[in-house]
Amino acid sequence: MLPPKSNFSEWYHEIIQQAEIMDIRYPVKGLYVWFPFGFKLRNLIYGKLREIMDREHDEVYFPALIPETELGKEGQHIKGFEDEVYWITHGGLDRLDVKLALRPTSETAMYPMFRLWIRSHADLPLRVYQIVNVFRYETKHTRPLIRLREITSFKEAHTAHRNYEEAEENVKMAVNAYKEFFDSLAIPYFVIKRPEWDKFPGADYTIAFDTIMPDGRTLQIGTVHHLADNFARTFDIKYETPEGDHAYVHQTCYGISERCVASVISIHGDDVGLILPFHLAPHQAVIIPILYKEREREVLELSKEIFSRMKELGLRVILDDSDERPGAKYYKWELFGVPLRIEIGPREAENREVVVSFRDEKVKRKIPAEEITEERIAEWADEMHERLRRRALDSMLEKVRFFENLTEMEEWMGRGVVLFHLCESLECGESIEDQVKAGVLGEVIEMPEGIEADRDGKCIICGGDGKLNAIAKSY
RNA sequence: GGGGCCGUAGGGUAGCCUGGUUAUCCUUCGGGCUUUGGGAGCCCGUGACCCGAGUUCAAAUCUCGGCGGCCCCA
Repeated sequence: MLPPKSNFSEWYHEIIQQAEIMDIRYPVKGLYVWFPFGFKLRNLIYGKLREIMDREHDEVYFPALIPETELGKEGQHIKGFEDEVYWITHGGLDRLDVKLALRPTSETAMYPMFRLWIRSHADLPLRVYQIVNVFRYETKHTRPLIRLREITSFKEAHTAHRNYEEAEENVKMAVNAYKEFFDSLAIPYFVIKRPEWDKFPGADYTIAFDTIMPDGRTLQIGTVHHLADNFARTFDIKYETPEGDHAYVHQTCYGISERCVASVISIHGDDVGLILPFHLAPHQAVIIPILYKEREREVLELSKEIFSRMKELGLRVILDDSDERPGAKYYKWELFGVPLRIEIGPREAENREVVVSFRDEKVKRKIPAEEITEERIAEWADEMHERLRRRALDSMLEKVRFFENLTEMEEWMGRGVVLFHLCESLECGESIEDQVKAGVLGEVIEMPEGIEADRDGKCIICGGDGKLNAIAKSY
């Protein structure tokens, strides 16, 4: 039994363990162990991400250790990370001459090498990505998948281009790639340009994907940064132009972490457990034979027949013929988010029928056994995906409000995302954050269908020209 | 950075204040009987006082230190 999802904090804490996502008993704060089931889910989700990235990027691997001399080169960058870097100071008993940082992100590991790799305009654009662990010494409350000291699954992409505009084109491409990824998870999101004071350290600007958790707090699930030539100047990354001149590259980088797994768990799950989109589920279907004494043979025969047929179709299916009673099995597989359940009892076996039901619905349907076909299952998967998308979107829309009035806004704050108009000044930004005790997410670039709010309006603080902004309490 | 709380089977807990029999209960796990269309029942069994030092005839219980976890405030 899980606590009700309305008590989100407890629910999350419990489902992570009960659904065998992570073992949180590892004896170091902020580090957790992936269970086999959780890791399968992670791999299926990251398989989709890889598929998308592989179209335009090459996968690489860079070392996890970065010398202090490189990490510290870019002034803004190191300022943003210095208080959360883990340092290796010793090799055995000897103190190291140059301390080594456990990468908090890999710009400073990669860019010295980019300098060697990039010689001419023909080497551009350069697009690579890696999926690695990164370390950040978090001092606040750590949570599995959400706030970690070791992020185990950081997909970071890094690119280099001939100029600012081509890098900007790549930013748009990356945003589209991330949209496709989150759409495939049926996770709704805002695309938001972070305010100046909250952009990635060293970036020209930062675009983020934010979703809303069931308790109304937002979760940043992806970021895309335009680095302009800031790092290129620091790391001296130049190329020879067709005209024979030398110019700095313009770069971008963008990342997604296992927070995407947290969003799938949190946004789709219910009081009973996980609800997983069909193509992401480690177990896509479970067959449960209803065994009565003396009538077991025919039931098991049909069950095994359907099981092998589905296996041959390449589906991840299990036949649960364990000793537990059917009811207990239903609850068990619902906890693990199995999208499709097939029950076969004596009544079905007699007529070559099966009872099918879907994890997100309360209905059972009896159909002929012959209807379990590749086409039909694909159809069911698509329908379920659409239901999950719709349900997630609806519950997100309930957590978004537009306000023009500060007092009303303050009153409502904490229940989700507030949209309002804000100018670009730091003073107005700080003022609103102080007054409603939440963080400005930035200028809304794209929002889920069904929200109405004007792009332009008067700044809620100073009355000057403002843009549509979002503010919320965040994870 | 400041303050507070807590470490007892795989998980959750009682006992600690007031030291003393075989450390409580639920759950999980293993075995058996029985049952099976939404978390069945009965029987048997496995399994724990975070680590170290001290006080004491005697420490889960008191003291000190370490390690680990949680919460609040800035």
